[in-house]
Amino acid sequence: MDFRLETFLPYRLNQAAELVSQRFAAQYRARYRMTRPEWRALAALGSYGRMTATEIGANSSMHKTKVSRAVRALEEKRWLKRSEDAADRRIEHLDLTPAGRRIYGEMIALAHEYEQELARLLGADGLEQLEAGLATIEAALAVQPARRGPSD
Amino acid sequence: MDFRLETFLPYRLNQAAELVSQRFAAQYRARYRMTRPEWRALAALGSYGRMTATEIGANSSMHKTKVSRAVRALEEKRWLKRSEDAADRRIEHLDLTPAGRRIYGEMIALAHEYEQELARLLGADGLEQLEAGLATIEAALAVQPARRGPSD
DNA sequence: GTCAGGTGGTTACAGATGTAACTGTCCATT
DNA sequence: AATGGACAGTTACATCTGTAACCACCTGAC
Repeated sequence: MDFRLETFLPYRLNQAAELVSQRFAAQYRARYRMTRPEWRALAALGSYGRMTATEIGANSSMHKTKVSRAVRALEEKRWLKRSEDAADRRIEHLDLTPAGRRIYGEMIALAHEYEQELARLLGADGLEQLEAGLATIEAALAVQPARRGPSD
Repeated sequence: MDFRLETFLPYRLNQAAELVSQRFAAQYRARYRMTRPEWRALAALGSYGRMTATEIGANSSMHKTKVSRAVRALEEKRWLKRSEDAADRRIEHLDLTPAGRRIYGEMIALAHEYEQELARLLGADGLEQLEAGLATIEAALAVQPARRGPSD
């Protein structure tokens, strides 16, 4: 019976992620009334330019319904606009409006500041080691292609 | 404009936490129809014995409504029972039933296996470095005591 | 051409969550 | 004894989320 939740890696990772995210989220929630899915979609569009909803989902690991709702919210804020694809009418291309790009610029400035604060906290080595750990996890546990066996 | 969500620490931490948690959560969801708050409450009670709902919340960083609901769910599963405090009738003491302890035992076996799997994945050094990073984050960002100034 | 199956995206629904308000209880002050 | 916080725990409500079903459209096999 030597188990302690406080030392269980999944729990600790969640705690750390919560702590780190919440503090940043507090900024965009308060300043721009943005949710996390909206921030992620904005960030994706801001850094890559025109994308489709599916691409945003792939880039920021969001479920397609989350993307759909985030896109609508950003559209209502007039921070992005949709345009139809000439060749395939299922597809919508999404672009930030000038207002959206302005917010994006402000947000990445905040993001950089925050990253620097975290870097100071962790130290250069600490940050590097933490990121190495995260990379290992990502590589090892990332969504594996579906197993196909004789039975399906 | 050199910002990429994929390299933003809060995002990466969330991703890693999701990956690591989901895989473990899949087990208790499938085997025992347990939610994460229920698993956390079970784990707290299993490792510390009799606790109150407030103590569970403090130990496992859960909002009191989450604890309240998890406790009810575990009670309905007959894995815990409540008993009133003789001296203070606001308080409920919570104990696992024998059935609850059995499930707890099975769960910590799974937890240990999973920890070992993660340890193999990360290597002894990697694990240590990752945990050091998490500890720094916890220490630096943990809920600070409320600031008290002249104005409040 | 047509039709089956797949894809991009939305939505109805059910479950999970946090905020705020609530109940019941305790305790310190009077 | 009475009363005004403070605290343990629950609940109503609004919001967010994922699942599954759905629509519109595309494509390849025939």
